[in-house]
Amino acid sequence: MEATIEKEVCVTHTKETCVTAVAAVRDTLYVLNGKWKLPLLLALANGPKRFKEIQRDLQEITPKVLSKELKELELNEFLERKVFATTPVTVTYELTPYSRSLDRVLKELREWGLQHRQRIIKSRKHKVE
Amino acid sequence: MEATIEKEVCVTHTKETCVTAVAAVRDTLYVLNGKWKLPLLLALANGPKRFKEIQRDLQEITPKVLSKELKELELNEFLERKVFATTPVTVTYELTPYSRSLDRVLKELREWGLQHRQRIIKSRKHKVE
DNA sequence: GATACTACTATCCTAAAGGATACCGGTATC
DNA sequence: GATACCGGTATCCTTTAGGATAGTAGTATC
Repeated sequence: MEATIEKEVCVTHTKETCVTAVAAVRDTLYVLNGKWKLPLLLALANGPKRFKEIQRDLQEITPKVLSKELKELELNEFLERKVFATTPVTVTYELTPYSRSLDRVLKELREWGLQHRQRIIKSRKHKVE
Repeated sequence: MEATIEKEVCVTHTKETCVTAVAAVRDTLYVLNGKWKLPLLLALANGPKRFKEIQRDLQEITPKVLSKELKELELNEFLERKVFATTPVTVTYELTPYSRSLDRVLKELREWGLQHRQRIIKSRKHKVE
């Protein structure tokens, strides 16, 4: 592994950059956090869906929680809520192009997670032997 | 932005790869999650420290929580606990080389977080106007 | 007129994370 | 002998995420 300039999250090691960096990392963790954020993003990956449709796809989610999670995702501009004046009204939720900016982050998270799981399984095995 | 093959976390869109991918992402989020994981990694970035030293650096952390967080970081192989038979005993906590594997992940998380904060601030402003 | 569907909201409850406070055994210092 | 430091543990409490359950307004369907 090459030597890098940064140590963990901080590019330079002044107090302010560290505080900012930690806050930034935490922001990202925060928008992805919770039991349903990832499943929700996935559920909408193939196109817009209605409230009940999502609820059926995710099966275990209650309407209260679904409503809350959708609002958070909307605030973060990951999805758009569209109301159609049909009778009765139709409401759809659709991922925004901006939601795709998460792809790189999610890729890193996925790869590290896969690698880590393998590593931990392996070292548990060695300790048992 | 170029078209990518993957949609969000899933490389291919079969049910299994998705479930695995979500689990992997969640694993990573999990090891970084909690109020003190990042500050702790940072506190140890400049070399090993003793229990009380860390507690002083992080100021607000209680010994119970610090103890628990250190154990979790140790289980994930991010740090090593070393006991020295001095009188009285000295215990140090030291980051492992493996902990540096987080650098890439943290870099992505930090950059996305910085960018996102700017974006959200900007769109709030536009809505007020 | 009764039932059912949509898109939710309201109320109550539980489990888990984390904090406050106190304490412990061992050692060193005054 | 009293006090203080180290590396924690034990007990209780609060806050928060999330679940269970019920209900709502509006419309359509039988």
